[in-house]
Amino acid sequence: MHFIEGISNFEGQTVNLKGWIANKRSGKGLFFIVLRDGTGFIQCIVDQNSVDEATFNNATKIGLESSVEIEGQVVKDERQIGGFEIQVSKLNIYQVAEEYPIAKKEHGVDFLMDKRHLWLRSKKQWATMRVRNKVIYNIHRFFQKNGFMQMDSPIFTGNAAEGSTTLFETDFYGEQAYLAQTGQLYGEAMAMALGRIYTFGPTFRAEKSKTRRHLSEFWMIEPEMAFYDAKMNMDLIESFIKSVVKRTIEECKTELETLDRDTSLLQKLTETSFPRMSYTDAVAIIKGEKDVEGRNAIKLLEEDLGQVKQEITDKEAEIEEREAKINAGGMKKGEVNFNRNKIDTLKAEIKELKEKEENIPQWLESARNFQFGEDFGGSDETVLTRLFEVPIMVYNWPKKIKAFYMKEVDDDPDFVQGVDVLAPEGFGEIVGGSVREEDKEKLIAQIKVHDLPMEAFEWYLDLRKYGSVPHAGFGLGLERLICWICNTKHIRESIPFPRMYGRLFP
RNA sequence: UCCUCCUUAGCUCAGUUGGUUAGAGCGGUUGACUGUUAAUCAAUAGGUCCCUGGUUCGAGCCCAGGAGGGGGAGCCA
Repeated sequence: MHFIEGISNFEGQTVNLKGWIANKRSGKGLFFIVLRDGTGFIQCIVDQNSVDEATFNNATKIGLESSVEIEGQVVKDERQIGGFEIQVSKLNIYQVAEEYPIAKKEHGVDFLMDKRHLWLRSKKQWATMRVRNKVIYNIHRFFQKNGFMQMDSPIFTGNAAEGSTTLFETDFYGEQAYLAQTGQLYGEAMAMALGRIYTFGPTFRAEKSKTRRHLSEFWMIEPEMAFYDAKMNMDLIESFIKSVVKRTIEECKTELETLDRDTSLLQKLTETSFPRMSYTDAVAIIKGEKDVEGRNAIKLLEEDLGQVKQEITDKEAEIEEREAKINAGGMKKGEVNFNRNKIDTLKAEIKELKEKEENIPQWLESARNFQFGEDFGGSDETVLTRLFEVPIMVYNWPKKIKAFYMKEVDDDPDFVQGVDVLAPEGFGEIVGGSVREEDKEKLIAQIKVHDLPMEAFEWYLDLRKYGSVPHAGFGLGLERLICWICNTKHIRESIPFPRMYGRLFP
């Protein structure tokens, strides 16, 4: 048995492949079959003249996603994507699949989500899952190579760590328990035992968010480091993201090509320092009061709006032009179809642009009226990151909008040493981190201010009682990182079986 | 919880001012074609127009309520 990945090593030899029919076209006495085996895709030629009758009959019978065993010779062919194809000598059927529901055409989201178990076989989903695998591997690799210990935090938790509104409740032998929304507090305990650790596990949020960047169940990586300060924390985040992105784009060239991902900006960030700015400066930039290298966030967005409007006009004109051509007649059927498909694509693009056209004025409005001291909304992130091509780090946040465990800025107790990393290209927040408060009394005061149940934090306060040290850490959302690397618009495509508000099956 | 959009063939969508028998492409089936890249060409089958009620001589289209879904706000990774 051979695999499509690495088939180039077998040029001229006979190989045995097992897989599924991803596509099939026919000519007279000839079938073109695209076989997929999980490792890749390859075209296989069944020529009536060079196979036995049983094989040719089998080739006639099989439809999309039928499972087969193919024996044939590996032949170099520049026309093919992988550069090789298989001249089939034998084809055996495992099972003939009848009327596979996912056609070689575009489908709606709802339909595809209902068929998620099958959708995973499609090329782009396949590519995304392969990138996901590499991202996970490279995350472990980075930490393991740098002396971190992987530790698992519990999924059942007895008390709400940061307020209970966003937690899933469950029954734990008659006691009320919650599914963890973060493993951080446990991570801190483990850092005091092992120095530098990272958790890598599922996290649960019961927010009723129906947006393209939220899941109810997602995977989070949370490193925690004893004796780290704010700068060390930011340095680590930066080298971590650079390492994972660099290795992943190197190791997933085919997959990212399949996803039509332009990797030039990802390439660029691996050799550029991430801009770092305080919350105060970031607010000035969002409000248009401060320029970055001569560019103004508000003005830039206004220009974008003009451009969007122009694009809509252009695309509408193109649709009319194509429709006129079709209506004029005398066009071959293939050409008509081509034009109709183009029109469909254009319509979808216009829909998206119109959404943008509607949103930008709202974003501008909200950016201009931004109240200092508030948290960034999704649109504020977009306005800010529009000025940059690489991730940016925003540090020193207002104390009242951040979690109770964050440590104050030394000379300004209204601010805390938190840091958020915002990805470019509109992907928004992918990392949130901070230096943790190590002083027991200050921590107790903060628990009171946030109105949290003190008894739930007895064990946590012990960490500040027995050998408390400065320490810091951060949390990274795996799916958001994958979306950014793959340029995936909806987070539900970055995880095999997404769990989100309104979606529990399949 | 709020705002907004959508629901017509297996799938993606048209459907004019409310008017006779509901439209296309893809997919399926049958046939044609020796190199296709979502192949192409011909023929063919395929409908509870989301549900309930209302207005009307007449509703896919108008009105009310409901269900399901998309996008967004809040919240966040």
